[in-house]
Amino acid sequence: MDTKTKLISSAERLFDRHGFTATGMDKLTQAAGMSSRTLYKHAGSKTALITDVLAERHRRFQRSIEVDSVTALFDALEAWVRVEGCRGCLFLRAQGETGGDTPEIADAVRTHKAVLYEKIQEIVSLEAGGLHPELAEQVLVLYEGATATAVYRGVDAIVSARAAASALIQQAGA
Amino acid sequence: MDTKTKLISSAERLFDRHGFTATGMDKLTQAAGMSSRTLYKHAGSKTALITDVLAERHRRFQRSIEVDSVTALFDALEAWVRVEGCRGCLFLRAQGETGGDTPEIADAVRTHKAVLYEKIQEIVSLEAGGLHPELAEQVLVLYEGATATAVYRGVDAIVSARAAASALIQQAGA
DNA sequence: GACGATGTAAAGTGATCGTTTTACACTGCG
DNA sequence: CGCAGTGTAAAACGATCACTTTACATCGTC
Repeated sequence: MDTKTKLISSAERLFDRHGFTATGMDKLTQAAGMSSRTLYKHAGSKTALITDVLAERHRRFQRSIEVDSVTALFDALEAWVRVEGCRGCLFLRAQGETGGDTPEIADAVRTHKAVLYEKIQEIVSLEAGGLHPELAEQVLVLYEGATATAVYRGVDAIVSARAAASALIQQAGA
Repeated sequence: MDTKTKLISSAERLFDRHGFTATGMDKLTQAAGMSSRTLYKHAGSKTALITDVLAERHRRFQRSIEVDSVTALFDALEAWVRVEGCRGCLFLRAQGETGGDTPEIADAVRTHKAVLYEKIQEIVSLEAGGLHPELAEQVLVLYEGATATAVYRGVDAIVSARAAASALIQQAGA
């Protein structure tokens, strides 16, 4: 694994487990197994490192939601949580920690959420036939809710969300 | 307004807008309009101040959800967001920033979420007649989802969540 | 065999962190 | 009058923050 990949993946782990602000550069260098000089050569700054981490996570997330049904969407979320754990949406957490004051981070969050919402719109229109703006937003809310609730209720929250989404889709189809 | 009340309410504002870790004691003393000595006499420590803020917020939240229908629950959320803004659940944000490593904070979050869940169970059993564990969890997920989604989609997310919750309740009743 | 690129270890930058301390002023009560 | 209680301003605490610098080792390549 090359230097930058190792840096980003170990940084993602630390940010996710302990928060962005609370994670210092010394912990990051130590976890990445490199000197701080090398870290700064690759990352530039802490903000840039956070941005890189979010961009990489977004790519991985986008790959994980390449599905074509609402049920599969929540299956994918369940699989994600089983592998990566559930500490809430890392993008919203980054937004919350910075208060939206860091433009690069705010942009990363905006992009990520836009992609998520468009994907859900696509799936919903596929399943319910045509555009259903309110139904799509309901599924989005269930998706965000499953992610948030799983923090303290575990995978059960995702199971409930999937059932609710299915029921709403079915109801709209009838 | 007495000293401690002013301290807690100004601290809540800063924590909510800029995050817990990113908000330093100097900003807190300045916002509270008091010396750091007075602040420490009343708060004890930053962690204790965070705990106090969460406890006070929980009391205010609990008062705001004294309702007896699912629709009214989401109406209350909408009213809350219109007054206080939508930057996500402050308890989950505190949990995320500390990684669950601060027991006092983790306890405050646990308590808050337990109260929320029990309230929803009570409302759902009132509306759907008897215990509906999965339906209650679905409403909880919609509630958390509305809170989270409102961060980037505003009040619309809450409107959608309320409609979805109503539909699920009605469907269960039939 | 010189060279640029890429890495290390470790000290040092000034700023800011949470917290404590020193020294002093005002107030209400016995 | 005296004194405890409550407040202020401001300096100082060591630790840690993000970040830079100095000095040196190890490469593959022309």
